[in-house]
Amino acid sequence: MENLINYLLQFGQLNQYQIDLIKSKAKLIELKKNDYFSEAGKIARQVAFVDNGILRVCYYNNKGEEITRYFIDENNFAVDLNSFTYQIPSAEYVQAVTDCKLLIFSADELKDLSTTIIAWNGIINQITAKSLIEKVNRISPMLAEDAKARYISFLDKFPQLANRIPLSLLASYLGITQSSLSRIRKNIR
Amino acid sequence: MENLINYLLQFGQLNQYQIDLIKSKAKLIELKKNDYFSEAGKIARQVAFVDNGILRVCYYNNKGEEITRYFIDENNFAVDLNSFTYQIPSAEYVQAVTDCKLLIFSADELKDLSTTIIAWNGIINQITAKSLIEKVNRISPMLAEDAKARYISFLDKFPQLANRIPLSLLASYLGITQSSLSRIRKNIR
DNA sequence: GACAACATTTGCCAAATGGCAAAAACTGAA
DNA sequence: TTCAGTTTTTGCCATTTGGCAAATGTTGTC
Repeated sequence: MENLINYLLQFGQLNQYQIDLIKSKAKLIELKKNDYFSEAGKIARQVAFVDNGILRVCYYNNKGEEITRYFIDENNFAVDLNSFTYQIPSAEYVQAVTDCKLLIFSADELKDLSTTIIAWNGIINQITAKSLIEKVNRISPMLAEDAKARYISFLDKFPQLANRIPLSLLASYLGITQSSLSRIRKNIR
Repeated sequence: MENLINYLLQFGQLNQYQIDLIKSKAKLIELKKNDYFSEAGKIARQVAFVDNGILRVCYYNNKGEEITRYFIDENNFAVDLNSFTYQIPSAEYVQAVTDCKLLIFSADELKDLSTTIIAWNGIINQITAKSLIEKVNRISPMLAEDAKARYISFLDKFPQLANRIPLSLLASYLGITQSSLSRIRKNIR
């Protein structure tokens, strides 16, 4: 739980009562590698804080290829925001890349927190904004780079992730085939 | 002003007093094509609602190439969120692609609105979330597509934009050279 | 250790894209 | 209309990447 509370405290102040309230709502679940946290076609009913492990968000494009949108590692929130916000069926999967420990909250519990804790909406605002900034800053420059540069940028930004993620998933995140990534790797050594 | 109010009303209820308050804070400015709304190196002090025209967000990568991150057209908010949120120097430019009419708000004015209008933070939350969803959904699939498919997707999603944007900017948005985009165009006809 | 299941690397060739420079088309002002 | 400045198209060739299939390497289980 400490990771979660420390994470939240980055974005606003919380007193002990509020911290205890948050802790009382969080529920710890464990996922095995390849388990799904949420699935396409279903409505996302929960938000997860990644206490340990790596998740990925992925979907199938119109050619039937599986595309990894992004990875979510320790000390970040994971949610299919589109499905969760509008309570519509999800278009993507959230899957465990490694075994994971997650702290989960339902929509109702979050609603309780937002009405009880005055700073809550502001905190969530900041987390959403930070996520928006990070994702756009990370994904958008990739378009202008060739595959090799994308891979190097990834290594640079997430040195600890590359070893924990299978090549195939990393390739689909980078937008190239597994073979190409393998060649790029060789080329760099 | 009506565009702005209608836009906000999508995300939450506002009474007449609140609407008048919002109107009283908004300031209309006009930009000529190629003018900057905000510039790299400076701190973004304002948020703009695009009443008319097209803006783009762009930056220079480490090779000195100018990259268009995305376009912002009528009835959307434009802001360098990273700079505005944290009051740090911006890493990107927000520039008028066509002549524009913008309604602008300062950070102080927004703060006033958030303390006076109870639903404000919730509305902003939803707008930020929507923006996050849209940008990630739009940019991330582009990586897995080849340039031709990216161009077709763009035409499909923004049929009205393609004609109003110079080829060079569209190419840098799509992550390809101007020559390649020109060839793709010919190829499609 | 042996085996099956899975992950990664490689070879081959075709297709896509970039880099550069010149030509052609378009635009706006005098 | 003309001309200069800008934007778009084209040609040529090198490089990157994809598609496919086979080979090699790795991991966990019995």
